[in-house]
Amino acid sequence: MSTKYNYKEIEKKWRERWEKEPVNPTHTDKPKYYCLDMFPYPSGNGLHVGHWRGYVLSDVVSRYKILQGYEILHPMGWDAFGLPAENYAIKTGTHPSVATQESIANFKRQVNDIAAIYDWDREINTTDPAYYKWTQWIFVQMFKHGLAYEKEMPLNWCPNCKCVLANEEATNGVCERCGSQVTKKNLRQWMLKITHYAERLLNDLDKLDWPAKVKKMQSDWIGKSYGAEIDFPVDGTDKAIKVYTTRPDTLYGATFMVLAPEHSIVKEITTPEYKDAIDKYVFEASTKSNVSRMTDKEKTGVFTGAYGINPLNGAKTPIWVSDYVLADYGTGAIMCVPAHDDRDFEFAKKFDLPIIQVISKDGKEAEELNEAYTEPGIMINSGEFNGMPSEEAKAKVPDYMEEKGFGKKTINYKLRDWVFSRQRYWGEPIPLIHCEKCGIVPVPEEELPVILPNVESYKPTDTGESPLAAIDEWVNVKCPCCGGPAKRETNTMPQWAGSSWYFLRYCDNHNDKELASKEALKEWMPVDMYVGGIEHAVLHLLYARFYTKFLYDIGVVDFDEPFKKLFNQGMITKDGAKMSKNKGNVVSPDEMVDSYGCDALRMYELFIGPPELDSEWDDNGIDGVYRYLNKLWKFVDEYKDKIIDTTPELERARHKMIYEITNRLEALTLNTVVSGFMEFTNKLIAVSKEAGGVDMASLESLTILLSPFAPHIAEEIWEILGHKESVFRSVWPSYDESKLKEDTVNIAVQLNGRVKANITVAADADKDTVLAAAKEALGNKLTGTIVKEIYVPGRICNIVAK
RNA sequence: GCGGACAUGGCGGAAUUGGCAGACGCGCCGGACUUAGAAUCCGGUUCUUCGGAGUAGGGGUUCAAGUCCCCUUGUCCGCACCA
Repeated sequence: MSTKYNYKEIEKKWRERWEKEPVNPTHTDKPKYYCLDMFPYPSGNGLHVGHWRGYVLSDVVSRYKILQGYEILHPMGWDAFGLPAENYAIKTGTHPSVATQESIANFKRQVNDIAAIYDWDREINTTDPAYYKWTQWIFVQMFKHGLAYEKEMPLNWCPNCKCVLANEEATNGVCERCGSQVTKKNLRQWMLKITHYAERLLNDLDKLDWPAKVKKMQSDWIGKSYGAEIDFPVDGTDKAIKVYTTRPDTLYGATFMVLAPEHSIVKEITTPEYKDAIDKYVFEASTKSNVSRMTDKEKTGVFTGAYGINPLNGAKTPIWVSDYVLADYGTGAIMCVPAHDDRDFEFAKKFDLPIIQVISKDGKEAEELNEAYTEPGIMINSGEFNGMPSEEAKAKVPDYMEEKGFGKKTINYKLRDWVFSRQRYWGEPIPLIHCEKCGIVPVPEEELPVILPNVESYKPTDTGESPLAAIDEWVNVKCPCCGGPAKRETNTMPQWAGSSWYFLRYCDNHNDKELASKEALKEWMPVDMYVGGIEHAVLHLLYARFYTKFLYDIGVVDFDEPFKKLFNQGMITKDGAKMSKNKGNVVSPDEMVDSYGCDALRMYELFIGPPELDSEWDDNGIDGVYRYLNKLWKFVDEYKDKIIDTTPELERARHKMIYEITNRLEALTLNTVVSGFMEFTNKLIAVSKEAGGVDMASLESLTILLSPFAPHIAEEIWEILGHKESVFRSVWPSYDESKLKEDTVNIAVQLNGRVKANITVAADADKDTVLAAAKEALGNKLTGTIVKEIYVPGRICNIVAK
């Protein structure tokens, strides 16, 4: 009597069973494995099949580790501060926390459909005061250690979000969140000294098992460069301008200088004759948006009327102002060597400035340079350095300068400090108090958390003030230091604050004495496997590393990198585009689960393509894995009563299957694991048919191997095979190398590199035997004299004849 | 502009890392079952003038190249005047 594969019944049954008997027993003395998903922002739109991909992947890894004898930490939580809930509040008046709670409930229901083994007792929510108490506590520690400071400067301002953005949030001159063009606004904001950690953030990348691409992006973002700072005295004054250059070897070729429009010395050195032109240019530069400053490649600039003196040869170099020099990199001033720098060359051509060649490929000066020569070469026109290779001069010139006292070697980074305050409502209040007498005082730790108060209007203002500034009774407090009248800081933290340390909280989420106990952190951290999208390559992942290093330095944690291994799953696209409600190309997992079952959807999410690449959703694709599960079910149903002793054939097939599946799983090529299941199940069915039955070991091994992927059907089959305990109480099967070998092997016979025949020989046949058989197989195709004979055991043999 | 990744049937993709290209699946074609359809099962499916040709195009290294090297083209990603 055969039964049909009823996924609805099976999945319901096992979901209930797992409720009662968790698959992952906790508080054991097993070795620990921490497998973490990037926690989601619980949006009102819910999940689509793209979200599933990473969650299924991490769940497969977690279940695999359980079968390997680990106790795992596989938690889920909510990164719930953020603009959508706030914008919704502005529109409807609903408090963001209400909308957030609803979204979380919906998300959680959908996440549960994945059947991942999340431990909901460890659930966290960044908007929960019990959680953000510690987000604020970390900030207070940073403040106390001088890593948080206030600064007024031109900042990235998103006119749509009406708040400032960190550098990392404004790449390409557009807002990372909403895509609006970012403008500059001069504002006083809270900064975090992430640059203090630049060197360690760069060096420690070496320790990490992360995709090369992400490491490269972080290292480029940090942007370390070696160079020199050189003082150019301003002619006729006692002032000097410090420039930064990575090419000190070209110092003799410096024919002019350029200052950033924002450079403070501009006003001081500009001569009366040029004052109007400079004022106008500086003003225009200040109103120019990031974008136009970036896209207007045509060089602009104005002469200040002043000259600098090249400290090496005393040459007079006119000082210009141009917006192609950035105020916040290096010293905001450069020496210009048009002969050897593309930008300087362009500027010199446009404003007819002299060009002096100081490096040449062959040691001879070119008649005329049509473009800058930026390669290394031989020094010319450079006094005592003439004839020296420029790479050598790069080191010698700074040495000489240091000796003479007008310059020194130095290092620069592109990384900027982190603009940390936001002028919005739905974020953690920055726990500081401004007192006229005592200055800025942190909220005492025992008074944390500073609860986000209710406001009448959530609307952001255009002034750069948070809506919290309007609540007098909240803003006005007593100074914790002197007891006098004081005001609260009204800015909130960026959304990244809560996610920069959440992985620590999962280890000990109910702790109200510290962010997590030392023991819990020691037990679980660092994260063994971190799964998430690539979009956080330089945002969250850099911030989290920074936080971890800081907490390490103050002794809160005893590791300085949070994530040992990182895996970036690709996107799932539909019609070639990322799924979104606007485009109307969202595929809902709810419907898929309903028509094919959770197991089939889990397997298809992996089968769809290499997990690290983007893959296009194919509505028919899931049919393939669904048919596979049906086939497997039918096979078990038919053969469960035809159990026989194992045969050499069955045994070899089983070991091969375990070997292949295990290796592919270790390599995380999960698409090939799924195809492997299909391949080996087909093989097993064929062999069983031949043998008139199947051995128990084969069925059991297959079931265990499959269980991380399709846990429900695996449990059901495991039970059918006579087991009382969950399949996850069993052990990942092992293979025996010696059992993998076939008795005979098929060898392709090539003549001059082309396959001409196939022979079957004993697996351990020696070269001569195989070659003799090969020649026989070639027969009269083999003519001429044999010049070479190659035999690769078990694969191929090639006879080269002339 | 600079840097990086990639390019394999109608489609998604395999290929033990230099060793029989196209595994596995989708789709399609044919057959069985059926009054019929759906579902299911079985067979076929790179092209071909049946000699061969073939992994974007061209060259090279090698007994042997999808895989290594050089050039070209195309697609995607990152950075955006960082001196």
